[in-house]
Amino acid sequence: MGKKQITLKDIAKALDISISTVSRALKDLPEISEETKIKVRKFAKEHKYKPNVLALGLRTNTNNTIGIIIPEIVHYFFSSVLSGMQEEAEKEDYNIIICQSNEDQLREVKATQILLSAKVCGILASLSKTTTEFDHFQEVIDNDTPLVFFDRICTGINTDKVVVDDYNGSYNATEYLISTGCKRIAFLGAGPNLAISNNRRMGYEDALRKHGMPVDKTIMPICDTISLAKEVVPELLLRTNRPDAFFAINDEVASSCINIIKSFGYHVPQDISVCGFTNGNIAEATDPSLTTVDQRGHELGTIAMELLIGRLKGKEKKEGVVNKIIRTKLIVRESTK
Amino acid sequence: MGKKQITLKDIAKALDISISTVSRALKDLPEISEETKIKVRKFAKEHKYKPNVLALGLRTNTNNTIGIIIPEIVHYFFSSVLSGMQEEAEKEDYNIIICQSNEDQLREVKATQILLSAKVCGILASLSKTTTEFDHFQEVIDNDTPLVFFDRICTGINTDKVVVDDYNGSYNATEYLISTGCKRIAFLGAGPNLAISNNRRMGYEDALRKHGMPVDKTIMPICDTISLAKEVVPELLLRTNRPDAFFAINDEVASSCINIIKSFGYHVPQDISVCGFTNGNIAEATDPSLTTVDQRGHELGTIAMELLIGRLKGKEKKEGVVNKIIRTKLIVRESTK
DNA sequence: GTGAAAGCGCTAACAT
DNA sequence: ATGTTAGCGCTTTCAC
Repeated sequence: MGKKQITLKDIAKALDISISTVSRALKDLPEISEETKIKVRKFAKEHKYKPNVLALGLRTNTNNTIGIIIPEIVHYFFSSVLSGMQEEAEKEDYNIIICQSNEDQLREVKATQILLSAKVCGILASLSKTTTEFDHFQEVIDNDTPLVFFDRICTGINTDKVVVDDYNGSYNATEYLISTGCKRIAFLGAGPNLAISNNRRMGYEDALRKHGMPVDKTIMPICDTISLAKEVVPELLLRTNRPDAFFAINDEVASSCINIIKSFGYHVPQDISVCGFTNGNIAEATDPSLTTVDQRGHELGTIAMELLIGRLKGKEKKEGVVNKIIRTKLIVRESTK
Repeated sequence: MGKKQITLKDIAKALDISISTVSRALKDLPEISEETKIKVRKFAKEHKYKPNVLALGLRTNTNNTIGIIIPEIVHYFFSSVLSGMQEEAEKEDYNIIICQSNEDQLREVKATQILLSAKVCGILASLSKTTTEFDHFQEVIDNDTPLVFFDRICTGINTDKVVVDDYNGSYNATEYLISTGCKRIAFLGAGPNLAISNNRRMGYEDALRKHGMPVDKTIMPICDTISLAKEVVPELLLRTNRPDAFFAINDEVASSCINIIKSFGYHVPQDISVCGFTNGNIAEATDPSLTTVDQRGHELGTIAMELLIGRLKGKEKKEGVVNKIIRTKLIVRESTK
């Protein structure tokens, strides 16, 4: 009860042998006699000896901990990513320590400082929406700490990246909408700050072009939150030339969109189709259920972690920067024709 | 570029003074001359000196890290809790390291081992659904590591706990349904393993009794997943004496419930009311939007973390075990009359 | 087969 | 005002 953790020294004293012998015995080194090993192991087990990771870390100047910088934990996509990372890290016997930027550049900067001084062996990061300056990440690199960006990457920094294939996800979804007969597809996107938003827009535009359809900027408003949807979608529906499909940048906006469309007396999908992006828990709750692009967050998390740990293990062989792309998958439900 | 982190020794050598002087200068101790302080600070800043937390930890035998054991990160409620914990920890300059039990007792046990050997200064834990044996938590206590249970607590272990007020949340919601004229309220609950499930059932039953309504076990099936809802709800709707309200143990089931009811041609809430539990992102996506009990996960996380950090700081004064209860809040939307 | 000693980076008690 | 030393727990080189 209430005992302090036992150390090698304690074991050595109790058994009247030297600390180094205890250390070696516990590591099962061949030079130690079986007899000694047995008595050391027995004592250690009985007293629940646990190596002090702080001391170990001090010697090797590293702990087996990986830092994660994530914009917002409470987000289906990001929590899936986190979950994937956690599982993979655990499998490889790494711990994770998590910092949340809350979409704020200042907190993101602080997070890199925290992780660096926590001497993590590597960092996984996804940019906050407000980040426009990247010195803090360059500092991570300069500090010899391996860095992998995931999802919201920073192209200016020369390091590994894992992203969702937003372009193709968006392209395929748009093409699917076209194939079901939609002629005028609105794109509810996000601001130009994040690359993912632009990639999705480009996928959408290219799909339209490929099928000889006009790209009409007037039906491509910035609309990435439910409250924006409540302003923007009604306005679009009231136009004489209203859209016959909405492709939304996330499931929340898509679900809001469905409800607004219905409140105008239109039917989904007969009159107007709706497609989302994420495939979160919302997608099955809407009525009709939501056709959406699965972002595969869990897999992205796993792969980003794998990549980082790979770097840590084969630290010497410095192959060039790796860019991984996670294929998305269109999940067709009932909100599209 | 690629420089190893600089240490006190390096600074001392460069400035030709002793390590301890450097240490003291950086801590702004009064005994050091202003001149020395200035040159030390300048050098430290230029070379981005960061104290080595491993070394600090080794001396004090603690790092400022708190361990969290959580059943599943990808869960609106738990990710809210996590988010609250993270924020509070950051505010108090603690790091968090997270382990996921994935509802598996073995991984939960492993998590306690990991956290203990990581020498965390305290642990926040929520039980996995399958946990039936609690020695690993007793070991945490015996190890002198402060432990706070949150949400899914373990009554057998004598330590602090923070829970959601499931009983009253459920009682109030039921009473609200009654007040709107519902006469026959079905309760879609979970199995008896977790205390939270029983508390909610009791709140429901007591509200019925208080208002002189019968407690009918035939309309209280176990139904805590969408797939169960798809079996159970239709069956209830086909009875001659069908319920005129459903109170579901989580928002997912409630949303599924709404959709099934509508598919039977009934109107929500005119014919049948539906109430959920959580107030997650789903609640605004359903049509009609969902009346539900807000579990206040973020606040629960904040408070649990506060409690733990309080213990860490005032480590000496051993007041008795603290039990905190987070008040829930009924969020009335459109799925109830 | 085992022990002694140095050192990882830092702090604090004890010099001077 | 500054330096020296010991020690946190562990590994590892060097001795015996």
